[in-house]
Amino acid sequence: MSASDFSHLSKREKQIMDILYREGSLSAQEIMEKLPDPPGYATVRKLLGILEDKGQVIHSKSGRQFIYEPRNSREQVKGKNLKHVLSTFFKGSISEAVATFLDQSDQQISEEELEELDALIRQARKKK
Amino acid sequence: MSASDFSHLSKREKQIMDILYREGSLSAQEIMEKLPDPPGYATVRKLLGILEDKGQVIHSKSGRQFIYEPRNSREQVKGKNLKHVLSTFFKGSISEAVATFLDQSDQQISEEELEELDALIRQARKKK
DNA sequence: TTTAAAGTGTGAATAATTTCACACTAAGCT
DNA sequence: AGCTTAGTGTGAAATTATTCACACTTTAAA
Repeated sequence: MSASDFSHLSKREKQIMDILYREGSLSAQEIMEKLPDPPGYATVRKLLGILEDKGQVIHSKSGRQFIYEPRNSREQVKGKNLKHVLSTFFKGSISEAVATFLDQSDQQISEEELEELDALIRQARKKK
Repeated sequence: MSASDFSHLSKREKQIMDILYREGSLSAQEIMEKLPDPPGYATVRKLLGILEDKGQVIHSKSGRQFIYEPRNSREQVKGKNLKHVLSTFFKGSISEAVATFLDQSDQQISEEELEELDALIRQARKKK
């Protein structure tokens, strides 16, 4: 069971890890505020202690408070998480996911994003 | 709390929903076999009953056994799940996700997929 | 129409998670 | 140094999730 496999984390633990991956590094106070149905402060800290024991998060000190962040960086785990969603909801196909994204974007996608996608495709073709 | 918000499901419940979304419809027996650290058959059925009570799954009869499937189709929930991963690990950017996919694909991406992506981009540009 | 086989449904025990009160500690102020 | 404030760490209670034994039901075959 690798450290970047989250399927064994509890509901709350998973919620906290998602917040940390989204935001980077946060204090217990900030994490608490972002949690759905926020529990008390002591609860959040207990959970962070558990996650630290499990090797999922680390902390550093900033003044008198602890700042938490994921032990495995977003860079290290993003691929695995993307693959999980692709295989669960898109038969593993990235183009189906892009189609859904374009379809459901409320506002238009930016020209920069399109440019970037275009460049990625050209590059992938060159590699073949 | 909408029916397609999974953040309130327990670990096992989430594992089962992922299997159902990946596979479509399955018997309790088949679900059990695909579960990590498979519990007993009675346990899987209990969980399916709970998920049914929560409105997450429905069943139909096939001979003497029940076939389960998600109440909200994959089509209905795939967008939300994609967005969740994009926002958690890719700053919401689809092109960053595509870049990661291309980067981490062990084998080369197929020409069909590239073709498809290309077509999607052209179409999105036309719409602008 | 009896019996066997293959299911389903549920109560209750166990295990895990979640919660927080409260004791403790370190930093900053006077 | 003493006091106050803002944090941290942990034990134990409460809640929730997980497990399965077992009673029940339906189907199909003899």
